[in-house]
Amino acid sequence: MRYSKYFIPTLKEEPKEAEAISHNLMLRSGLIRRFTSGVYSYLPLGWRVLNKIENIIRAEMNKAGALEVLLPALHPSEIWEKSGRNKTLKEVLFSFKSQRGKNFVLGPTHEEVITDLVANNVKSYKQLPLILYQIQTKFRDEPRPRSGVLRSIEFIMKDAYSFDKDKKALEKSYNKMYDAYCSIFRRCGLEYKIVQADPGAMGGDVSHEFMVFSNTGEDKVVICDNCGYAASLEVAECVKSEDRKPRTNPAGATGQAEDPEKKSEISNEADRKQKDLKEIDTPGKSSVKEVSGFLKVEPEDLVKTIIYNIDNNEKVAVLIRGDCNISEVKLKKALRCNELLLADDEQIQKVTKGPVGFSGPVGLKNIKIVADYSLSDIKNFVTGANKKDKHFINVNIDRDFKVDKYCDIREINSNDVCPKCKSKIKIKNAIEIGHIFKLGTKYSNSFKANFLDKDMKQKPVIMGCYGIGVSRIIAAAIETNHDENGIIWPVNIAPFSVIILPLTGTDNHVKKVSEEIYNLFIDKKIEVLIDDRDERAGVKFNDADLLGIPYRVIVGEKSLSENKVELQNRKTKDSKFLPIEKIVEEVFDMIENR
RNA sequence: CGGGGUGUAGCGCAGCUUGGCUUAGCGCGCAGCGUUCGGGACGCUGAGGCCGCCGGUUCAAAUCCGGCCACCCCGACCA
Repeated sequence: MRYSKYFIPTLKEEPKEAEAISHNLMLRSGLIRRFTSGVYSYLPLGWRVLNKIENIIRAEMNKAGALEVLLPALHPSEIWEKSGRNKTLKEVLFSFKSQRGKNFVLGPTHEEVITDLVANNVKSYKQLPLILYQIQTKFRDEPRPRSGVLRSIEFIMKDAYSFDKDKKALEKSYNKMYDAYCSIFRRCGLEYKIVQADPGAMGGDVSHEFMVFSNTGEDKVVICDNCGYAASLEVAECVKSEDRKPRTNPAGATGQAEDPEKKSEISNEADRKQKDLKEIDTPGKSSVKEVSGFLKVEPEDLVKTIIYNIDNNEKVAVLIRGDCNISEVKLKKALRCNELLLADDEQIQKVTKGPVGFSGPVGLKNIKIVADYSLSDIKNFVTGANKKDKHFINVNIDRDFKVDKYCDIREINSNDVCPKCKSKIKIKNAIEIGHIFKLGTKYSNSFKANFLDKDMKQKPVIMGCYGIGVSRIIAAAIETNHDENGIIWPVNIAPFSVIILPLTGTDNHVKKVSEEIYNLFIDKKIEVLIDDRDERAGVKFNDADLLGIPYRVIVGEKSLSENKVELQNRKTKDSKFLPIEKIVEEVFDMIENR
């Protein structure tokens, strides 16, 4: 391809709309342009990268035995009502009424569509296993699109669905996809980590996320360098009270944890003494920060009481230490409920008979009280008194109120230890580039996707689903492969493998030789871009750095006088001077043997 | 949805406080001519603007007031 005939609108200056590095570089190197918030156009160069990635995905999917299809993006609302996800995904569903009054949604994912297809066309165990996939545009009305293509409301996704006759077979399909995903991301040149994850609204009970570490990533991942444990923040298990700083009593303790053994002795002793429950004034102080500041105690001396609304409008009071956060994912699992919503102000007042902001467990009636494990052994803590501007101090479980159930419901934090090996954990930001789920029968049940098994019995197909954010791979690749001058593409997903920079000036010979080399690359089927623009060397070098094409052939008068041209590696910046007739071969070898 | 910020040429910005010295400017980019040519050259000439939109105040609005819209960032949310 000739630069002069191509469309690569590079930007010299930083686009102010882009904060994230990948977003910035994608705009500057002319890969994408924003159309409206969360919606992007792919320009020729970006489109090439997208195609490279899609082809890798296709190759690996096909190799794993998956079959490519193309499903509609426009769905009648009924199928979403059928699965019930018109409710669970309400927030992100683009839904609208057509001119003729028919209700539609734009597909955010395709479990419904594919299950409907399979329900109508797969009737026998002989047709299983079956894995179908597509690469297609998805629409999700995200509350806040950000960071360019990392979170957009229209984006390209590869989604695959497996259908099996039983759990054992699902296991097989799942592993096939798991392995295919590993190959795909490896071939895309990404360093990824597989973590345990929450299936969320997708359903099912097992899921793994494929993550690429990057500060720009919106997801948090817990990792243990010692044993390799990795989980998304929201599902990571907490070790019972390992991290808790030993405390004496709420008032006055400033507890710097020095010697853990000594401390725990003190705390054990202190814990035996329960002080008298006392109601005190906390005028206008309701948040943990305000109350702990006012009473001069630490946040961990407080217990927050949070009222949730679960299935069938049942209310639950959830207790958590003041310095911790509830993981709603873990809570949902612990309560075994489908719906979990924070109670609104009115409901809180009804349940606690007190104002919002001063809720506490003492005196609560007709409500289940669930507490995090971290509360199982603390004494003399502070809670709301269910009265305006009042808190209790020296509250103690069993004496002052009863806990119906203890469970692990708090979000892990950086003071915690690894649930597997008890080493220090790390919490890192990451970009989710893939997510795979064992769905089970959630959708086959709603869509009656049954088959006749060998034993003459009708059975629901067992499903799995597997997603890759194709556009996200680009962003993740750039986030992890760039320098101050621009992108450094992994060879397999680079828009071109090699760029030729003829430093022409007035020299026609340079031009002629460059053209010869260009044609040699084309003959060898190596994707080549020649910068045939009438620009000075500096401009060409800088644009080449920005575009990040892995190999660069520089044709200049100086080296040409020795019958040589320069071959430079974008990543290592290593340069070597080679005879013209060797150059194509050399690049070919590097691409093939990388 | 809450908080913060921005909107002036393709991109980056100044001008706005104190309305008129602006025929709306600067840098980059873009077009033409000439010189230059291994890390973002230089000279000359030139094209390009509903100053986000609507309304108000005023003799006069990019500038003051009101409303709206769009975009970005933080939070909430998130498959």
